[in-house]
Amino acid sequence: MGVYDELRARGMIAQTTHEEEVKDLLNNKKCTFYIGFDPTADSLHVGHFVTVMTMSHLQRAGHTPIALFGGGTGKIGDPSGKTDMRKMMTEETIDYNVSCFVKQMSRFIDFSEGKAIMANNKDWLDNLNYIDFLREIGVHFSVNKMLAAECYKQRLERGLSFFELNYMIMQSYDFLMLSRKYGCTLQLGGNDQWSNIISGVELCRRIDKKDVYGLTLSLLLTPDGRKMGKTEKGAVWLDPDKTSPYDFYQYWRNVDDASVINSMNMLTFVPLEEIAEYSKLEGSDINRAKERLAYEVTKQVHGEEEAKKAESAAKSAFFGSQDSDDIPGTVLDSGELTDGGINILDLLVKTGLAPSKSEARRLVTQGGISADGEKISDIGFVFNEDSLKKSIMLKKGKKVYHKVGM
RNA sequence: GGGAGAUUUCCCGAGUGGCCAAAGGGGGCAGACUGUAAAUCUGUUGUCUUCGACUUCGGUGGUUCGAAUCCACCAUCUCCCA
Repeated sequence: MGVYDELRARGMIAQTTHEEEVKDLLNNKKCTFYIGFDPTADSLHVGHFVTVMTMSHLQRAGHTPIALFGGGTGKIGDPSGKTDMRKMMTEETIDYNVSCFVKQMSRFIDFSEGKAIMANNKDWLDNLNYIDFLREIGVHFSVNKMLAAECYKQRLERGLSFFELNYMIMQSYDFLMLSRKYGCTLQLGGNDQWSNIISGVELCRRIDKKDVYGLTLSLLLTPDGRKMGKTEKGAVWLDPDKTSPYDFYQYWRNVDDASVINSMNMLTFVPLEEIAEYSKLEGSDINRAKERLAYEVTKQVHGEEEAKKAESAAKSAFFGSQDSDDIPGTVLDSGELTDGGINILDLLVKTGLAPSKSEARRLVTQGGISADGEKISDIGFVFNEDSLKKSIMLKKGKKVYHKVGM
């Protein structure tokens, strides 16, 4: 099966500019393609992961990926699908974020021996001459057309600045530059990038008369249409310091039934035939698919060892001895005790299970806290030093475990 | 440049001098039911030394015994005219 067909079978392809040509290119030829990443934070998150997986699929099929980091475009911020303008970031922040992306990307894509390329669009965007740029590139853009783009709809109601309107032109120019520098013939991106991508394809075709193509990837959505990978606490990050492998594993272990197969298709290399088997599962058996999904995605992101640890930690927390070392925990020192012990409310705050003492009080009062399997309903409960030394397994609600020791 | 209006707790949105830590909804958290799922029902949702106190309604001052509510100035946004 060609790689295009595989991506299509996994439901990853949303739209293509030239279906037949792209199919032929990816299935039967070798090409250089690019995906852009704007450095909006100091780590990639789950939302980026579908595109990263696609790069990996294509690289395995012999194509050459270019990871383009938006050191230049990040200074503007993509208004597509947004309701408000992004906060402007300083140049230092952007450069720092780019360096974080670069580090993470190397885990997923093989950049050795020219098998993949990294680029930063600040290299050509930072020193543009305004007049020259307008004369060479600007003439090819129709404001009427841009304003009609679906991705600006919300912004036209609330206000779109000229500043941000230029984002699309910058991204189109990126494609032109990459096609000239590296012979890049295909741009990939999330489906929210469709407008920006077709505009880049058009620009290359107009100016250089080159046949280039665009392809967008399905966004990973929850059954009710929200982006996956967002929690109350924010995004699910790929950086282990921002989202621990255990929490990362738990996120996937807890996805809706309706999202399991889709996620497995888009985020893992589990073969299609196996996924087809999992899709036949019903009722509580679906948990087996979730375990596999969680394990595989964690393995992709954090490596096999971390995935195994997360898996066994989860199993022991939920079904067994509760003595795993890999459950998130806090180690206290004696200075944090008062009179040789610590109150349950203080402990909850200290471990981060509760953001404030009021919240901790509420949790205990409502019966949401237990320690070593015993429910604690007394807000005056004190853990003494001896029990802390043996380590205590706190449980908040049904599935948040936290180990405390000294 | 001129005129009209807006800014409320995580979000939407009520509140127009004391009964306001502030209605209602969404979201979150917890309890019940379950499969570490969904749906449903219940409770809860500013902080703290919790039968009480303290901080919050864009910002800064002012009027008042008392302000989210009135006044002045500033900031930001929306709309109408230029």
